[in-house]
Amino acid sequence: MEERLADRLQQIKKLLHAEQLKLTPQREATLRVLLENQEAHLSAEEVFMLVKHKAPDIGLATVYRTLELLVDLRIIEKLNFGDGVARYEFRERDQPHHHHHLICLDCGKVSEIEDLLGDLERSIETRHRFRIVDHRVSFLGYCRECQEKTKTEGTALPSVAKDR
Amino acid sequence: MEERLADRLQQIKKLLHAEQLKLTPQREATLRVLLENQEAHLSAEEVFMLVKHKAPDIGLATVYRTLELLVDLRIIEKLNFGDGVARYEFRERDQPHHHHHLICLDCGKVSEIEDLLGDLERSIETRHRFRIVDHRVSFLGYCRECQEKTKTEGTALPSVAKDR
DNA sequence: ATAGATGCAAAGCGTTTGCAGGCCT
DNA sequence: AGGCCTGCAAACGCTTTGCATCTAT
Repeated sequence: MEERLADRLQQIKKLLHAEQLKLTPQREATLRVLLENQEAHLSAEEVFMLVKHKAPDIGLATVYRTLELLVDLRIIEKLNFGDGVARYEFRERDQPHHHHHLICLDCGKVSEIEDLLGDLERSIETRHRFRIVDHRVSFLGYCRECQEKTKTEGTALPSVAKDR
Repeated sequence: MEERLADRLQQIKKLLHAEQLKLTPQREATLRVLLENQEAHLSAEEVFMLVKHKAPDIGLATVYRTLELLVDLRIIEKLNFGDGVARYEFRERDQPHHHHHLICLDCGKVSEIEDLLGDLERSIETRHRFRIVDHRVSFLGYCRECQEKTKTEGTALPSVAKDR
């Protein structure tokens, strides 16, 4: 896993250079944090705090600018789980469609499942003459652990989760 | 259509009264705007501007409070298209799952298609032991009109749309 | 010298909240 | 009186931007 990280950084360095952009220490630190927390769906603020450990002098604005840059370069993806903060994750290589998210309304955990919409998209494209280039899919519900927790607590039907 | 609107308002009045809440002129004006623009996916600011015509003295905070109230009562639904503003639309009666949205990356138009995820959800529920209570699905792409516009302009492949 | 990149602080934007009244039994 | 409701303005939280400075060609 160690060399894969270094490899990926080299690839990205080339991508940046192709656009006359630099892989500065701040950008590298930000990328390392993102690479080391692939499944974490970090917010900008969370990335910032983690990067501070590696590069204490970095500013929040730089993190925001770096994240925006990486989104534009399609290296990472900006996610929106409706909780008022943008979250970021690495894009799969050359994969236009990301996976789907299962969002637990109780504990807030977000897990991922593979993309299941291929056939559906094709039928939508023909029926609505709408050319689909991407989709955003989230399923809201209760994860296994929270279902069991609720059972043992003997609580009745879980109330509707608040928006924030 | 006229009487259906009045009917719906009476229903909602009862719902409010059941919670010791009142259907004030401001709330009624807000509801009328929402009822008269069912497919429009209005933002709070847009609702506010439309309500101002009917009730010029209303404050933005009241609109926000009314919208929040209606969301809590499950009369309307808060939508998030990732453009940085919350949008609102009426809930279908007793229908837990809303429809899906086709979002055009060129002109920004949002159209609706019926819910197509029933089977998919059941298979996810068993395979991941995740109890699904709702989902959010948006397809991003190019609508029929924008596809044709692009063709006649002779422009090459449309560039990736900016996030905002 | 030139162009990109940075940190800081200030501004921006949508949304929420505190508060002093207002309305309606 | 009491509760709900309102408008206004201020506050809020996340994000963006202006600017002077720095770095590496």
